[in-house]
Amino acid sequence: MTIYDVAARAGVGIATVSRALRGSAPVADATRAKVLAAVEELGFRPSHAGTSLAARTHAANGIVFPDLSGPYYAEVLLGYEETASRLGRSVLVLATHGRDDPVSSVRDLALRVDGLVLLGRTVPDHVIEELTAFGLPVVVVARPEVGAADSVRADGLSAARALGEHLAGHGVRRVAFLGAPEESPDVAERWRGVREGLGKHGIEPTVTPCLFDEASGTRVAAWLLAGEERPDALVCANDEIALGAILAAEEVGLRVGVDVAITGWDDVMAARHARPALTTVRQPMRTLGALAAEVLDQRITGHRTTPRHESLATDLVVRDSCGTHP
Amino acid sequence: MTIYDVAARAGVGIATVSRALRGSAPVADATRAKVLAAVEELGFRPSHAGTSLAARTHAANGIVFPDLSGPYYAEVLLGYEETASRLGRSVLVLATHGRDDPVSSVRDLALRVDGLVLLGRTVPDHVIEELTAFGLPVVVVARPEVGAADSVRADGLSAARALGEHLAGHGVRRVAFLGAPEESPDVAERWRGVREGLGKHGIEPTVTPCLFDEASGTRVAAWLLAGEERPDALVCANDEIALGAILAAEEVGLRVGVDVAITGWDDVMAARHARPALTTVRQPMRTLGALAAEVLDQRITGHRTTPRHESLATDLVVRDSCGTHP
DNA sequence: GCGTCCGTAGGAAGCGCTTTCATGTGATGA
DNA sequence: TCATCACATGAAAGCGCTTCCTACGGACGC
Repeated sequence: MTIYDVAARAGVGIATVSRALRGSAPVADATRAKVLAAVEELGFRPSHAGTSLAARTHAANGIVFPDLSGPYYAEVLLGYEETASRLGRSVLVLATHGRDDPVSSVRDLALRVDGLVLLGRTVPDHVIEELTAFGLPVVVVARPEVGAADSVRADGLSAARALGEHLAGHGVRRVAFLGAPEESPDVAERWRGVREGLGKHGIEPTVTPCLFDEASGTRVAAWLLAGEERPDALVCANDEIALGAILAAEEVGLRVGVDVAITGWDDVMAARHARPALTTVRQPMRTLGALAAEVLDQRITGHRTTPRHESLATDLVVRDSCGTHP
Repeated sequence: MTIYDVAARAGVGIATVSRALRGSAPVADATRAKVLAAVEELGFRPSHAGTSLAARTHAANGIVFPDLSGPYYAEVLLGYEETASRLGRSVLVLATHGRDDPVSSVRDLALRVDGLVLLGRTVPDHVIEELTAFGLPVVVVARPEVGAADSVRADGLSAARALGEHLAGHGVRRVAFLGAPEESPDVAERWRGVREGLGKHGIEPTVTPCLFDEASGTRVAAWLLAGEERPDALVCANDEIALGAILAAEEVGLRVGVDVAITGWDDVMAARHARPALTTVRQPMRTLGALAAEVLDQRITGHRTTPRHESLATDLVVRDSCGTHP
């Protein structure tokens, strides 16, 4: 079932079929009708490979995740896919996590898409520069601007400041930040904001390195809470750490929200259902994905040639784990 | 940068370059070395469209989700992507949720992949039959067997029976099942198993229709718990409903696990962190995805031509929401 | 020493589409 | 009435690759 069959059936040339189908050049109404009728009868759908080869386009976008675990990424993907497909593009996903050669995988992916979205620290900067230099539109999400690539991120600074101030209002004195600010600019920003917010009230928080999963949260929190100078607030770099910390606090018999305040970041589903419910910061995940797709599309279609850098607001979500509210 | 450039550089014909690169026919060692050197120097990577057109293959798999929300699907996708890429295939995702014409989207997708995985009720049976009749390998996940398609699912029957018996052991008498068994065979299976498990102890549960989200869970549970014949156990078709039900119980001052038992299904992250922690059934999500990729691959490569139907075991995860354990 | 065969390599024909270029048609103006 | 032109259309040339078919040597057997 090729364009030749359709052409034969409609009694026209293949060029006319192509033109009638994609409207790239005027076709007489009667002819177009014949072509469309033939297409309908034969159930013709153009071969993607043929189109892609001749038109030098893929009608597909890629998106690269460090891993896909957790609700964070699923939401981003959902927003991305929805918008991309509305713009007529398929979506190819790639998770670099646990892959032996992420760079090569990304390069391969780059060959079959018209543009690429990269989340976080999936590949080194020089690879991104290589891709953009090659002419491939690239959007980075949750990662600092790099080269000619566009960028989309959630601005955590003001929410982090608000969180710091809010905690100060609860009367906390010894605040520990759990996470690794040096590993990610986003986390560094959170740390900075919290520090500023607390600083206004004369409180100087400390950083305790912690991996971004629940088990690490439990381990590090347990260690902190058993120490000499027990913190009265644990500000965690994400919700997983915070949920793990809540378990640790319960373990040693401390009341979360009373003896120790614990906060997270992301507002995953479990945050709302934890008891006490977790005070955290909500990120517009789905919007992040949708925006990335849009920004990318502008580049692909050539509607824009200068880099665009978007920053979305985040919201402090106050619940009970930071202390009781009247 | 095409195969012609490489051929010229290496001083051979393009056919030889192709053979050297894909090993489809013997090439003298010296020649192969020259070709590989040229490829290396020129940084040549074969055009995907060209390959795909000539070789009549896409080196890509599709996966179709009803939607991507929730940890369930993210995990499936993760397992799928990991295995598919290990098998040398890219992954195209499609979420039918909120789409005006899912069938057409799936048909489009079918044109650019070598095989397709369909999750749940994304498209009607006749579309699947059409696709398989067309010769496209299809695997359905969490959906009853259909036509010539392979299938992969989690077997919930024994876990559901175990759940029913466990609840009976807690001494519950009036059990309500929240969900819509008629809408999904998987849920029907859960209902059947629970009913059988309880039936052994002379308890006859009832079904209360409920959508599969948290808000519906809260609403339906609130209504049930305020009724005349207040149930002392709410068996929910998934964790979201159950988490919503916990909120409803708290709202009316009932102690979950004491005054009323509540159970879920899926073991999402929030289930573990809810208080009381949710008794639920764990599904091997990631394995489900990985298995689907494998089953699909066998068909694509032609290693198997008869349908394969896999069923994975699920585990009852007993926590506190069904009652206190010593 | 000559014919045969195998291993190797190149030419060329597609794969299904888009697009350029050339052509034919009827309508228009002089 | 004839040249001109806009419009519609078809033929054909790619797009970059795979693979069939053919051809060329050199090694082998007789």
